[in-house]
Amino acid sequence: MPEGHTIHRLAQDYARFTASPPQVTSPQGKFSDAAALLTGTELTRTEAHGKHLFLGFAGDTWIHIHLGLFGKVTFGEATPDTPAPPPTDTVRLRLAAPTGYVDLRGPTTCALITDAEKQAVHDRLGPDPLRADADPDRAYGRVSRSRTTIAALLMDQKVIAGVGNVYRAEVLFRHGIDPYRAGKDITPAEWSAIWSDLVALMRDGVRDNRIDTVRPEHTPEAMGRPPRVDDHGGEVYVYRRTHQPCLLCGDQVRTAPLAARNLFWCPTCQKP
DNA sequence: AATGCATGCGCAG
DNA sequence: TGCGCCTGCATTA
Repeated sequence: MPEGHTIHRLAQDYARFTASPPQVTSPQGKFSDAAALLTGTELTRTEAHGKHLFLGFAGDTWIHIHLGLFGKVTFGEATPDTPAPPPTDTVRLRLAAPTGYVDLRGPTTCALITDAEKQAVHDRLGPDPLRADADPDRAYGRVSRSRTTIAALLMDQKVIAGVGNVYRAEVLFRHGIDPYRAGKDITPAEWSAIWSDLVALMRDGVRDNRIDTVRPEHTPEAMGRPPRVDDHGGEVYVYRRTHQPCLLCGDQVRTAPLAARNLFWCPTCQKP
């Protein structure tokens, strides 16, 4: 579920609870003390950096949320006649207002932090293509000095924040870059193209709440092929399309493990 | 019922 | 590099 676009979208969507102090609970229990402390406190702002979500409450207190691989957030409506359904017992955090509620389950992180602790999180993250303060040159400084593969660097949140396994695979495909090339062999022009493409793709991701990377001229309809069903919910070139024909050249999409994740690429379109 | 897998990450060694 | 952690869903038996 969660790459940076998801988290930025959540930051937007959680903002609906800034209208009046929400009721804060932790049905699952692991966040109960903090929840009790926060109930009645105004949610003043929400923010995302990479895959980290920050809910800012009055008094310089933040809830720091990281979804990890399994974390999920679900929003629901409520009215006086149809109140929010009782949370299931895996809900780590529920914010509830008269008009709706939001449930968080399965996060790797859900913790109360101070301004200083929040700043420490920002400090250890690289630039985020979805943030206005992002400096792509800072990321390139690390990429261009590294012997690590570009595929691994794109997933390193200290280098660039918010890219996950889908955007990683897709942006490399879109630029015809072999995932195993070393960072130091990525040219400034290539990095510039990758960065601006990520900005555009991830903004689309925030807007649509899903990852679509296939250019209009390459959709199955445009290419006269039968429509595809991608079970992750978006249109992509290579992600999880192992052994299927590449949409552009017809060669077989490949998969290999890289740093405990599956890497996907087309060996013909992304030659060494 | 059991197993495997997933858009993540931090830690030990 | 491998392991554990958080959960839900699809697949296998």
